[in-house]
Amino acid sequence: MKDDGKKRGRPRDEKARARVLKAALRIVRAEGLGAATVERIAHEAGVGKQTIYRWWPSRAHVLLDALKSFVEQVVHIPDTGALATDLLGLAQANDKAASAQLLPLMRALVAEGIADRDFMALFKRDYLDARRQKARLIFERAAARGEIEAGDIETLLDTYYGMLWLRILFETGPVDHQAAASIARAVSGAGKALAKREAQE
Amino acid sequence: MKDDGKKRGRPRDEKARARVLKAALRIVRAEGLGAATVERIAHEAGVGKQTIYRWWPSRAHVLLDALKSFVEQVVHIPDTGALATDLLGLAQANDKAASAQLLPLMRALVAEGIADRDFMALFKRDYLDARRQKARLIFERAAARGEIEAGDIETLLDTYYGMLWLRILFETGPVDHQAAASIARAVSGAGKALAKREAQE
DNA sequence: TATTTACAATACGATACGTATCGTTTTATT
DNA sequence: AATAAAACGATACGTATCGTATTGTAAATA
Repeated sequence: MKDDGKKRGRPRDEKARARVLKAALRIVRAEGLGAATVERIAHEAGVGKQTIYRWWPSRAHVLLDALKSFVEQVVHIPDTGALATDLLGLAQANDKAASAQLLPLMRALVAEGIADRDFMALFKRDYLDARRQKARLIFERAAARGEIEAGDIETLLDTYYGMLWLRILFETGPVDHQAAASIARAVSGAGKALAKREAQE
Repeated sequence: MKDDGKKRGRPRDEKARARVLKAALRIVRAEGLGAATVERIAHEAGVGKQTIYRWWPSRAHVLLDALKSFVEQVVHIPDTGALATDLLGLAQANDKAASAQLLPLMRALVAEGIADRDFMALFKRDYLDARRQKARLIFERAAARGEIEAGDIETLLDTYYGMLWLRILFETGPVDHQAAASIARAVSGAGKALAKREAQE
């Protein structure tokens, strides 16, 4: 995987890469998807347009890269010993993303995915599924403790992310601590109900 | 509301309006958002481009109009006397929308809304909230029967539409009878849990 | 008949994507 | 030291699409 700098020509300028991601993030956060044209990003990053297209296949890929590099530093999976409080911690991490004004970026990626099916597949694999996989740990631990049925995990994940994305995309409610608590309550409540129902059958 | 044809000049051609909506629907369903350019819609409808912009402010409004005119004819709110079966009926209505290949159109409207905040507000008001208002009746009847707490209704609606839109946008699962049953189970399960939790406090 | 409005067709300006090219700079190889 | 390879910033270019403006014709009222 490492290549020891053995390649022939001039090496990639990592500073330029960082400036591009930073500029993309800043513009989308401040002015929304519409303002984040490739030329604008290139200009504000002090970079030629071709340098962007040399390393990313499309504008959408730049934005996805920007989101990933930001979120991976910020959001962590809690382990408090109980499902309800774990969920609260997870939802508060999303609250943090909202405070950092990442919501416009996440909406932008969905829009790109709708316009381009291949990109949607990448977005799902590289972002949605990656996040979901981490959140799944919370439910697996809860199942191991007997708080929920292991068979209900995917449904509970759907419930959790469903409520979250409804807020992100349609602004049907805030994405803040209070929403986090509300989502956590609903999901851990649903978990208990599903476990009970299956026990009765 | 009726105007008796009292206006001066040539009257609007209602046939042309219908052809535009039909063409928009057909193209988005068959080839997705990208193919549904205004010029393509105009051409396939046998209509001048300006005739579209005379009656709709933007392409997005044409698509919204097309979706509304279709869905209002097709989706109805069931009343079976029990929450679980009502939800199943509602979700099967969405299944029907999916079979009619309306999912690409719904995705397209979300993408338009992300790119244009004013349009998102219109989409929410004219479509999302209108649908939600109708679905709310199901939960209000269930609350009146004592199946759930009235205070949980909004959370349950969030759960329902959250799971549904997750499937529509991200194709995380099919939008079919089986998904309908799964969503109905999860939501009516969550309803029981929320009612129980509140009774304990 | 004159006026008003809608119609289809189509030219137009603006914007943004993604590609191609130019001369320059940085690195490894010879 | 000289050469080849690859990335760099800058920028011109071709294509696509949006939404507007214009033109000549058709359908209605006054």
